[in-house]
Amino acid sequence: MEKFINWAEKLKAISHPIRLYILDRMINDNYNLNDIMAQFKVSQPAISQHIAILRRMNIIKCEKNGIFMCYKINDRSIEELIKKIFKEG
Amino acid sequence: MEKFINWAEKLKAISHPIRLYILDRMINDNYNLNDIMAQFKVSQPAISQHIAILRRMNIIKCEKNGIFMCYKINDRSIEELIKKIFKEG
DNA sequence: TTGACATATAAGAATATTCTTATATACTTA
DNA sequence: TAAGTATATAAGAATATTCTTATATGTCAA
Repeated sequence: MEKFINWAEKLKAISHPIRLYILDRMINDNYNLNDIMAQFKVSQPAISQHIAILRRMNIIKCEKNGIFMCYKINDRSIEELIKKIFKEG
Repeated sequence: MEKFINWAEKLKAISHPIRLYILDRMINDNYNLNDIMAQFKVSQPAISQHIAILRRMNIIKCEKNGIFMCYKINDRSIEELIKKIFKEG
């Protein structure tokens, strides 16, 4: 039963257009805040809150690099899942 | 952008322990209402509402068979996804 | 045709999600 | 040190989700 609860939590954490987009960009080493704000017409805090959701679930890890944050996928199964569903343009 | 919106909707539709369990059971031709009610300690209408969510998204299709309903997965990519995350165990 | 069973729908309460604006924090450079 | 940039957090409003109980619908059998 645990496995259904855990997977539901993980899947819920990625089940938002902005978070899927963020993950796709991160996997392709192409994450860009301004791009996302423009694509989805939302504020900087909105994006930051989406990032926080992914971080809280350990789906991504974050590292400060001077002024910038460096985000990386930290969950192999989610990375595979995203790659699979968005493979090929 | 559409693809992120569409996938987010689909993933959200399955992102609940009960719905994941239902899908797993259906894939294994092992769906049983009373089992699910017992496992998750929820009412019959609660299960019916979860089924309705999956049906509305065309993730499953339903057919009446006398007194009983017959539910089947109707979305190849979701079927693969569920099989993959719950394979073995 | 009445009763019993399987399932669906409706209404409504409790809670969760997702934004916004305002503000805080951390680093860098003038 | 003060100002500027990048990002995070907080508070709160609007909306969505997920249950419950009550009730409706459809099928069968006595």
